Formats: sequence, C-alpha cells, structure tokens
Amino acid sequence: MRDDPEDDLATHPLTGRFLLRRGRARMSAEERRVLEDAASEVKTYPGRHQLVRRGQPIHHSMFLVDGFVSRYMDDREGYRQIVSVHVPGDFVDLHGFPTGRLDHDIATLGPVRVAIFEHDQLTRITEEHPRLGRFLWFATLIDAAMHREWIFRLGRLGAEGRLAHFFCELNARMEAVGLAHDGRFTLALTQPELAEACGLTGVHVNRTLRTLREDGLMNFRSGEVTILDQKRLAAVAEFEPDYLYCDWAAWKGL
Amino acid sequence: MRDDPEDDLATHPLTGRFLLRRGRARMSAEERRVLEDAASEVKTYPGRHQLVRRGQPIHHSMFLVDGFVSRYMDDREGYRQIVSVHVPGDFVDLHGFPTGRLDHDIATLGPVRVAIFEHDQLTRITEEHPRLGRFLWFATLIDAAMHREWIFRLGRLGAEGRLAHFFCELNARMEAVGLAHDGRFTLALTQPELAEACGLTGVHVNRTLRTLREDGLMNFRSGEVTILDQKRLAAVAEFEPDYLYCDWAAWKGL
DNA sequence: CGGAGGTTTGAGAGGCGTCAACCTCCGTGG
DNA sequence: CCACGGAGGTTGACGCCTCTCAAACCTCCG
Repeated sequence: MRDDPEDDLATHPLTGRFLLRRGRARMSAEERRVLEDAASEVKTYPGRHQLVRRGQPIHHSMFLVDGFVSRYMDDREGYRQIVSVHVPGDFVDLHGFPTGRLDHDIATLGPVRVAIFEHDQLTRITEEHPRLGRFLWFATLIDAAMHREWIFRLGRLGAEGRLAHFFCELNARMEAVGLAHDGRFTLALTQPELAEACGLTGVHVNRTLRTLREDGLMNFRSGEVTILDQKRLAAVAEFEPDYLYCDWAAWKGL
Repeated sequence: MRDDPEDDLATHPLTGRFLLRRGRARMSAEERRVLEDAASEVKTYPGRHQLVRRGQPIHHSMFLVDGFVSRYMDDREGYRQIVSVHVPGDFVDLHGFPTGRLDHDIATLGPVRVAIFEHDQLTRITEEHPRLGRFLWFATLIDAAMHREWIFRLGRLGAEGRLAHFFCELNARMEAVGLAHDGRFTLALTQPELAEACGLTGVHVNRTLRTLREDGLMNFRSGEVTILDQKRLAAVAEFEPDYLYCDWAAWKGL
C-alpha cells in the first residue's frame, strides 16, 4: 500500500517523488499523469547558482527533480538567513504561482535538475482538475508547516537543539522520498551554510557538531550525514515529525 | 481605486476585511458575495481561550472578524513559541482545509469574533469558483511569507531588531485593514507574550522596550502601540514590507 | 482588601559571537 | 612537479548579549 519510489520514478520520471509518502498514493492515476505532462521543460543548473531574485515577477514554477536548493534572505550587512532547504520531490517556488513574485532569493546548493511548470498550465489544472489543484495547495502548506517549525527551532532551542532539529527534519524528508536509509544520506551543505540555516555562526556550528559527534548522536562530514542515535537526537531536537504530514492515516482525501 | 474598509464592511459584515489592500479589489462582486455567503455561522470566544489543539482533525476553518488570535507551539519545558499573530481580516486556519489537521495550537488573545467556514463549502468554492479558490490559496501564502520573515527576524536580528520588526509588521497589517492610523493601534499583548513571539524572555523584552522608548522610536503601553519614528524603527528592524503583498501594482490577477 | 498577573529593575552567569591563527583539501597555473 | 591561492574546517582567547534568579511595585478585579 505504500508508495514505491522506484516504481513512481519509472512511470513519472519528473514528478515521481511529488508528495511521496505524504498523500501521493491518494492521487489518481489521471492526476499523476496530468501533473507529469504539465511540465514544459527540464533545466539543469550548476551549484551556487542564483535561480530567482527577491521581487522578481515569475511566470513559471520549478519542481526539483535532482539536487538541493535553498531559499534565503540577506540582511543589511550581507549576512544570510536560509529560510528553506529543498530536496528532490519538492516544488521549490510553487507559492509564486498565486503570488506572481517572490519575497526572497533562491539559489542552488549543488548542481540540480528542475522541471518547469508554466503558470498558465497550473491555472488550467486548478480549473479542470480542482482536486489536483488542492494537492498543489497542500504542497505549499507543508512548506508553511516547516517554516513554523523553523520559527520554533530558532526561537526556543539552543545551538545543539537547532542543529539536531535541522538534521532530524532533513533525514525524515529524505527518507520519505527514498534518498535516506538507516539515518544516512547526502546533504550538500557546508558548515557556514548550516550556520545560515540555524541562525548561528560558522565557528559555533563547528563546535556544536563536535559535541554532537562526541556524544555519539550524529556525524556530519563533507556533505555526508550519519545519524547514530536517532532517538536521542530527536530528544535533543524536541523533534516531532507530525508537521511533515508523512503517512498520515487520517488523511481526509482532499 | 483603493478599497474602503467602511464600504466593504457595510456590504460584507464578515469578510469585509479579507485581503483588504492585498488584492481584495480584484475580486469580483460575485466572488465577494460567494465568500461572504459561504460562512455557516459566527462564534464569539473570550480571551485566553484555546481554539484548536495540535493534531486535532478539523472540518471547518475560522475567519477572524474581530480581535486577536495567536498560533503557537510549546517546547518540552512548557515554554511557548508564538509562530503567528492574527488580526481582523485574517483566515486563522485556512491551511487546515487542505491538510485536515493542524500542527500547532491556536488560542485567542483577547475576546474574538470568528466566522466559521465548513470545509465542504470551501471544497465547493474550489470546484465552482476556481479563481476565488486561488485567492484563498493566496491568503495562505501570505501567512507563509510572514513565517519566512519571522525566521529571518529570529535568525539574524538582536532583541531590539526583533521587537522593532514585529511592531513594523503589525502596524503595516493593521493599517491595511483600516485599524491603524499614523502608527497608532491597539494590540492586546502582554510583554511575556511579546517575548514568546520574538524568542526572548519577558525580562529582556521589558528592557528592550525601554531602549526603544528612550531612543524615541516607539512606545508600547498596556496594549497601545505608538510608533514615533517609523523610518528609524524600520531601519532598526531591517523591515521591507514587500512580503506582505500590500497594494501590489504588478499583481497579475490570479 | 487581598491576590494574581504584569511591569520594572538589579546582580551574576553562561552561551554564543568575534577575532585570529593554522590546518587540510583541491583546482590552477607556472 | 611544485608553488600558489581560495574555500572550508578546527581550535583558542576574549567579550558581550541575553538568560536566570530575585525582589519590589503596580494595577486590576473579585
């Protein structure tokens, strides 16, 4: 009954990971097909490449097929706050469809592959396939739920908790789309970038990663994450994954 | 050409402030009517009253007609992080429509009046009035944009900047719905609650409010906000209001 | 009049930032 | 082949911002 990433990817090479383990199974075959066919093109970009600038009007949205993307905002002194990290299967800027522009910047982390969805096509989907439209809406709301959890992380947790929470979330999301196994996955982030996501400095991230390692909780080295003690790490993070809406039994079916 | 709060409220006593100054003018008369008529009932609640609990399945969403509402999450030691404050004209938990449950708690701040929208009715709107449905989607995305700005606030600003940013945002939002004039408005919050919103302690909020007052930037006393120097306050806050999508000229009309 | 909750101020502690040095790694070019 | 430079990782010393603990006061309301 669970979605199988391999199977979905074979039949839907672009959108095979869309909402995987998060209600994907409740989309009809036709809806899956309509979404897959709505992509107009596939683009590739190198790492550290800016995709969208704050304020820029946009007429298409990007679905992340492969790689990692970050959304961020710069402060006056040039310091950066990452507000979101995207993994394969995420719509990166679907929220730009109803809003028509973005209130933040978007850049790739490593090299990526994205599928382009023209907003005309998305409008057509909401008119001809309203249920699929509600799935798209739902996808943007998972983003909002993660935003809230990041607010909690920054407002109430110390450095150790913030990093632990960040890795717990990424592990759960990577696992949902079949890219993490047994607490191991690749995450193309540097320590300074981790700091930008967690409201810390690079130096302090380094120290805190060391204590997490010395406590036997997890390891992060050159983009490779290894969670050693998932239970204790989640305790440090005060991590409760319900906000990711994975495998929700009580789904009402939209 | 601008919306007039008084006029909208006369003809639409419940939803008169919905998306006011944020694209409301682009809704058709029929769409306004359909939305107003979709409310099933109006409820009143006292202050400090919990409206929804985390995880609870919901079958209706609440539109805030009068008063203030907060959304928050509790950590393990009982400390609280407020992730959102709502003012009249906001849908409080419209995101619970596509998701079917909430990942956080909701409570009133002062006494409130809310209009109830059954999810059946919202489903009908997305099917029969897809354009209105996209306006509803848009409303949830403004929430997400504010979440991102809160992440920035907590991750990159010190205590003074955080409070300044919070008040700048609330001032802009209250002004948009006609409830703030010349930087003056009512905000039924205590200092400990401000602390819960800004990731600080009540004690430190008190000290920081004093410096803001002594610097001639603003005043906050028993729920009354007076912004004395909007420009300098915005500078301290690094506040750029574009994320609120007020009066956006380039609106593409959904 | 008494109590609860909010506001205000003080003293001391600690977490995290800043600055600085040195390291490894890796791609580039002489 | 090796010198060089840049980006990231690591560690230490020091300082400040914010938290913690504590107490006094104030206001509202039962």
